[in-house]
Amino acid sequence: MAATIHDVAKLAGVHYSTVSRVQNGKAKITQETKEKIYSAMKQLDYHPNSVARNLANGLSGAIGVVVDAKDAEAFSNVFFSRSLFAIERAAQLRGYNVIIANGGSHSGNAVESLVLQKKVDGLILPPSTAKPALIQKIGDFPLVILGQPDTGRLCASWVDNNNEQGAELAVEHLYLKGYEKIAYLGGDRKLGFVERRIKGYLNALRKDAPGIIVTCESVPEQACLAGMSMLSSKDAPDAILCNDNMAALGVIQAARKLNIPIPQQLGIVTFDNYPLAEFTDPALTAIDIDTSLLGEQTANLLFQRIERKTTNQQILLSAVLLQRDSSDRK
Amino acid sequence: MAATIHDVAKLAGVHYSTVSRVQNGKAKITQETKEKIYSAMKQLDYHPNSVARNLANGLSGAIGVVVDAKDAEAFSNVFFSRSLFAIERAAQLRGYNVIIANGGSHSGNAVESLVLQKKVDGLILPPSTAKPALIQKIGDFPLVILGQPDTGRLCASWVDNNNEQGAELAVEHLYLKGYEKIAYLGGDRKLGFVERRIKGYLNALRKDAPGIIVTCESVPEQACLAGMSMLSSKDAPDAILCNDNMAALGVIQAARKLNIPIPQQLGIVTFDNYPLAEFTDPALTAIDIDTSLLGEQTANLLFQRIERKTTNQQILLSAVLLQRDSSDRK
DNA sequence: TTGTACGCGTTATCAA
DNA sequence: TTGATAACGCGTACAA
Repeated sequence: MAATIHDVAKLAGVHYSTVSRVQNGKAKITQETKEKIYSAMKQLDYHPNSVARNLANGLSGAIGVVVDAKDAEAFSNVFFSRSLFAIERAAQLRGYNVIIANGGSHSGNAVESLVLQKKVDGLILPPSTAKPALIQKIGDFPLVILGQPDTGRLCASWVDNNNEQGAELAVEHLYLKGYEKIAYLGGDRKLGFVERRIKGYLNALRKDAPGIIVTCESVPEQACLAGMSMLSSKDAPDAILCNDNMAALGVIQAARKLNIPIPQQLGIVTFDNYPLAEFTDPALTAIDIDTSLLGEQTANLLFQRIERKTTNQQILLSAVLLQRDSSDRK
Repeated sequence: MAATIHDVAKLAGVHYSTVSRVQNGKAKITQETKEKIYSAMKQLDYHPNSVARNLANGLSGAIGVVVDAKDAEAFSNVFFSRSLFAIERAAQLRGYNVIIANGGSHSGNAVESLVLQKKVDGLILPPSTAKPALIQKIGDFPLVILGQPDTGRLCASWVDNNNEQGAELAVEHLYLKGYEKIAYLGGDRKLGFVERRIKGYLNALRKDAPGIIVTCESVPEQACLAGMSMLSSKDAPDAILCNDNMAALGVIQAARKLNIPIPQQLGIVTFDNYPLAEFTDPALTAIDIDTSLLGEQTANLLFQRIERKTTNQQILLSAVLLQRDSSDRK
């Protein structure tokens, strides 16, 4: 059996409440008794029982990170993992543990019980599970959404990368490289972040330029079809901004089939920088986001809310452009 | 403030210990009082405080999943995420929470304190952090290693995919497709799983066939160089089994530079089936493992150890071959 | 079948 | 500065 605070007290010849005070640091203790206690703790290899500690001060010492079951698949992983690791690091720094929970079909249940059973002091949710109903149900429980919610602004804190600015960055880059007719391919406009990207794309287009926007399912086959019809039309674009890596892959395939050289006759920039992106042929210029920073900021925002009951905040992180071959026309 | 067991008892007009019994199910309670209590619980929206419950019965209700900081990078993510989600699902089914912990530089500290502070009832570790020192330190604490340990067999449970069998599968497939001179490319033989793959490769080679084994750093550039020298040598192979997707990418590049058509003159099979693998040109035949099952089995093994103190077990999961274009010689 | 009383390991509020 | 004592919310022998 592990040593408890009582064992330490006995060995040090003091009352256990004194040991508790030394633990928590705040109170004033004689150097002498302090040392007696520390030595006793070392001797017994004492470690405070966090469960008891949490019960006593009404906390759980953990935050919950909810994953959407859908995100568990394929590429979304990468995005999620990176953020998750950053969240874990930030949490560890603050002495919190990170509990992950699947927000899938039983979402409501799992997430709610995490809160109601006091297993976590705060929650990080993806937009997909941050439904108004849930948010209302758990009241003013500390909560940060990892991603900009689709529906309105909600009454919540969130952190997201700046999709609008990212798209502008991409378009400006393509103009700079001498491309003149820029199209947007991929994505589902029902999704908030897609719509924001398209907005940025339109913002950055030259005044006289017509927007060419084609959406499609996020698989290379569909993007290839869409790309081929786009590229073989009368007024084909000479550059395409792709909504994701899958779309970009499809466009590369389409260009190959039509014998359009990249980047000479067609420039490509893609959102997202999955490991895939730098190993395609040609390597894809990508709009990248600092997922690590994203996770860190999200966690920090949450800890602020937990510890100081701050007001809601929304944070947008700027995207950067990783220039690679697919848009590198000399 | 949330309702406690006392509130429920008061409302139901019984003693709170009776409420506790109803919670835990085992004891015999009159249908009548049972209903009174249930209705009171509903009325107050009562949820037992898990922290208090854990303190009372000496458990934490959580398992820890340790991540190696190195694995947080790049491709390893995908492997890890998939397993993690499966672990989470299995845990949720059993009523456990999953706490993730970074086993990076401060590995010892973070992981140890998870155990010593009784934050978890069991631990899942990657081989890299399952050092004998740590294992000894935490004694017979329930522990499962997610991957076959490199050093000896250790005194621990572990779950891994069968790398040896996977390599055999790959070689047999290539022979079946009519390839005759099969080489192995990539990986670091200091790593246990690489050595096991190579062992399987050698096992499955025909008796008269010489083993051609070239190791290299796990990046396409290096693999490309290694592949080019291999493919332009006197007795070049007509098929290559790659240790990972990066190696396979390098080989594809090498073949392209040397104008060797795939799969006509060169067959490729790769270990690992990252999202990348099916989108290369040509699509890569891959030795795949069921990461989801891997996670599930790992979790279940751990729960067995926690709940029934079973003896150590080692589980190997068979790999399967996903046939794609890179080895599909007609 | 139900009530009583104590313990789980801490923290926090009193006195001393 | 330190010691005593009461919570924290629940589980569980033991007794009724």
